[in-house]
Amino acid sequence: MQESDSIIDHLFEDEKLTDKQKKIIEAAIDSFSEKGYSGTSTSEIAKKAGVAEGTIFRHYKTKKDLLLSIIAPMLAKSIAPFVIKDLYKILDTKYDSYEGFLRAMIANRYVFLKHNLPLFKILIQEIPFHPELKEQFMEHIAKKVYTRFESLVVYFQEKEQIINIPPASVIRFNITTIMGYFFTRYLFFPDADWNDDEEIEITIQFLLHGLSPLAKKEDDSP
Amino acid sequence: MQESDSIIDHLFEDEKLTDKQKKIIEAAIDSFSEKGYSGTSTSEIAKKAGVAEGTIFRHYKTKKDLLLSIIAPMLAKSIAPFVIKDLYKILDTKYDSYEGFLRAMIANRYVFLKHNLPLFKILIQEIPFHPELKEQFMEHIAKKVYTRFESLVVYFQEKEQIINIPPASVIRFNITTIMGYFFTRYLFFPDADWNDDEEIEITIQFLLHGLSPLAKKEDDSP
Amino acid sequence: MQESDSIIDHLFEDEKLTDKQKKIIEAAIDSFSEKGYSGTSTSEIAKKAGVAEGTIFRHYKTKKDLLLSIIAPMLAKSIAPFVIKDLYKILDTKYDSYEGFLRAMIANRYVFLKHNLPLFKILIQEIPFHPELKEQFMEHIAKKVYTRFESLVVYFQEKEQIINIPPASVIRFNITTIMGYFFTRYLFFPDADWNDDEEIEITIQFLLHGLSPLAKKEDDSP
Amino acid sequence: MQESDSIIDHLFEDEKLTDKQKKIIEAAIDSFSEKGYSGTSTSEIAKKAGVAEGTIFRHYKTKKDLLLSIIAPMLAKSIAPFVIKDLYKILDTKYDSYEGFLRAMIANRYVFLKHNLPLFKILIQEIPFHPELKEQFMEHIAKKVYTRFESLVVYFQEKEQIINIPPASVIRFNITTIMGYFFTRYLFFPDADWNDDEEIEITIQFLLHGLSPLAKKEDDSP
DNA sequence: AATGAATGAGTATTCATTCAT
DNA sequence: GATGAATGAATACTCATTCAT
Repeated sequence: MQESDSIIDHLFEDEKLTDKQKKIIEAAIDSFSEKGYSGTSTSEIAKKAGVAEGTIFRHYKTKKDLLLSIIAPMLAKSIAPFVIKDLYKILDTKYDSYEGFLRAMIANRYVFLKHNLPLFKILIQEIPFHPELKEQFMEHIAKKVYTRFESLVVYFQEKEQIINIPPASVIRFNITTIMGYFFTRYLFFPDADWNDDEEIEITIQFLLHGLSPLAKKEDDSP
Repeated sequence: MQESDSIIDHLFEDEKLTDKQKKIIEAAIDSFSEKGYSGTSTSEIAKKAGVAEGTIFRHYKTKKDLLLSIIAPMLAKSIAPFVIKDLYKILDTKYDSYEGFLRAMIANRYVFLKHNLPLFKILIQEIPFHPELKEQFMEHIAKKVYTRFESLVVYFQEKEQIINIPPASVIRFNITTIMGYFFTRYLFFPDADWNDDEEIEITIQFLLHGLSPLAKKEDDSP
Repeated sequence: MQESDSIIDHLFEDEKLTDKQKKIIEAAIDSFSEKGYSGTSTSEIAKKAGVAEGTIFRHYKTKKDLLLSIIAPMLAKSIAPFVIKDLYKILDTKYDSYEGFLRAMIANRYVFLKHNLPLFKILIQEIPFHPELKEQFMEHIAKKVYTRFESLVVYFQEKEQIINIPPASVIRFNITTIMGYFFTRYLFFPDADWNDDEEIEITIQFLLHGLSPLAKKEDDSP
Repeated sequence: MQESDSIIDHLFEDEKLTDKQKKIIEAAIDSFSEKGYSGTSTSEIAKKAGVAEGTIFRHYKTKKDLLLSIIAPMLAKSIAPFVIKDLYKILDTKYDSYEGFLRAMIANRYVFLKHNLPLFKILIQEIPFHPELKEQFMEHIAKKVYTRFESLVVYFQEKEQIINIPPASVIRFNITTIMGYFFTRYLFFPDADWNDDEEIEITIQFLLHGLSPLAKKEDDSP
């Protein structure tokens, strides 16, 4: 929460926000992530932001508007690395091993999520209750990200670097394993002692072995 | 939701519930899982349950009481198989391979979660907003389940059936991979075409290879 | 409140009360006197009395019924000594001085009020809000008591024992002075150190001198 | 009640009240004095004041807040003449007889109470149910007023104008006699025919004779 | 742009009362 | 007679939103 400023400056860099607007968004992120959208009142946000109640509604027509205007840039930035050339770089030049790609992606998303934790919490907590959010999420993440990811998986499957199972399953294992670490690390046990480097290394090894084609062969031929 | 009756009959079998009380709980589960605790009004629950609003408060002092009295048995039943002899069976007789244990546990929990989906949704959605819930969850799941699971992991590590990494990480991989399937299957894409048997088989293979000590050896000795 | 039992046994001696009924009345007196009629809920009374909520309404059609059935005997007993022969005794034989009468009356009413303090509190607190109560009070106290009292005052005025001002004023001075002591003693400063005998003596002297015809004369003829 | 406006303007002159706020206070005084605090609903006050129910809670956080904010200035103004120099005037210059003081004080408080009757009713009716009120009352009235009054009584006792009994008793006689008149006059029998001047004169005479030191002597010497 | 008073529908909860057992 | 589940109207209070300033 102390990093709210930077989050906002980063996530909302394109939009011109007045001082009060920034404070409203900060306060909203803070409260939404802590008590949920329904559990947070606009008056509470106003008080925390140090503005009059009416001011919120001058900038955001409704409370829901405020929520969406907070989540939208988060969604956009989430998929950023997948829609721009970064991914091509991975494919074309930099990393010609699946391991290389994995390490690059984890490093990249790890930093992003770490810096947008409260926003991320809001996103995953509110998605179930707001169909528009779910739709946007599906369209952006599920479609755009998935498509890129799929071709990438097929590419490495053809190079026989990963096992030959449905790409959807491969993607699922990747995401649940990586996000699983992230949830465990930051949402469930944020206060435990964590050796991030080691843990990430173990996680990468687990993924690589789990998806290794050799492993599969061994299992098949007695 | 159509199975609410059976859920209730099953989860609340010990308690003597009046007819109206059952209806209240059904309605509450339905609404809470759909719109969240904060987003659900007691008047809505009353209407859906076909009772007067006052009736709710005759049985549950507060709205939060209602929530807790719904989740408590869910938590208890969640850990049931881990605290009773079932686990010993797994260790002692039935399954002397990690694969055997894995298959048994997935089958068991899969059925349970499938039958308590709405309740499960409520649990994971509300935990972040209710410290008491988190505490109960930690105490029941994290402590009791984790302890059993850990000794089990060590046991199979000693039998050299799984890789020699911190048991906590092994447990994490198991849970995130299995739950990851469950979330994807029932919460994110419940409408997709799923071949459960195949998907579970793939998932088990992924886990086994990811945790296999052979894989590790191969990796270590070129 | 500890004396509730005795109050009830005494005030409600004529009526046949079941055990539960007694407990209801005790609880009602306790709560009404402490929090007022409006501020007391029937469920609270039921709980305090250790009976089911419905039981109250089996004996008293409404909550107000309960209030009235509590105050009615109090009102009746309040005027008892004024409507029976007691007063004639005072006039005829026992006390042929106003002082004698005063001492007798104070002693008599002092004991009565002291033993019915909670009931008395209820009476004076609720009268302003219940026209029926006010009516009953007027009819019983104001009419019956006043009439007796007036003839008594006139009697002593004729005997030149008290000053010759409107009897209504004489009665007012008597009542406000005596009740004034009682309020100060039991309602305002019940925890102070009180020497009742001395205080009552001073009060009687004050009344006697204030109403003395000599005093008046002295004051008139220098 | 018809004078509510003037009461408010007078009692709340220091505070800046919006139009609606004034109406809320008027309505609250009206209802509280008529049906008691517990017996009055906020919706009733809102309706009577011609404002939305929410408006009440914008200005007063709770219903009790409204009550206290009504009574506080009443308490303050009640003791006003006792804490400022007025009293010294009485002692120093104007009145060097107890009778003079008595007449001045009665005249002064008579006007005040007459103009604040509903507020006064609320005060005495609600004090028994609200410990904070009792505390405030004790602190303001019982302490400040009493202290001034006591030194005054001692002063006149030394001048041998009033009888030599405990000052507390003298004060009690004064207050109960004067308030007794006020209660009888305005609360119990407001509809009777009252000759205020005459009645007050009789009351003053009663007090003076009752407290006269001569009377005492007569009584002492056979 | 910003305020904050005002709103009225809505909130969780309490109430006196009823009624089948 | 006694119970306690059930009621629905009422309660104190909150909410998102509007609007005149």
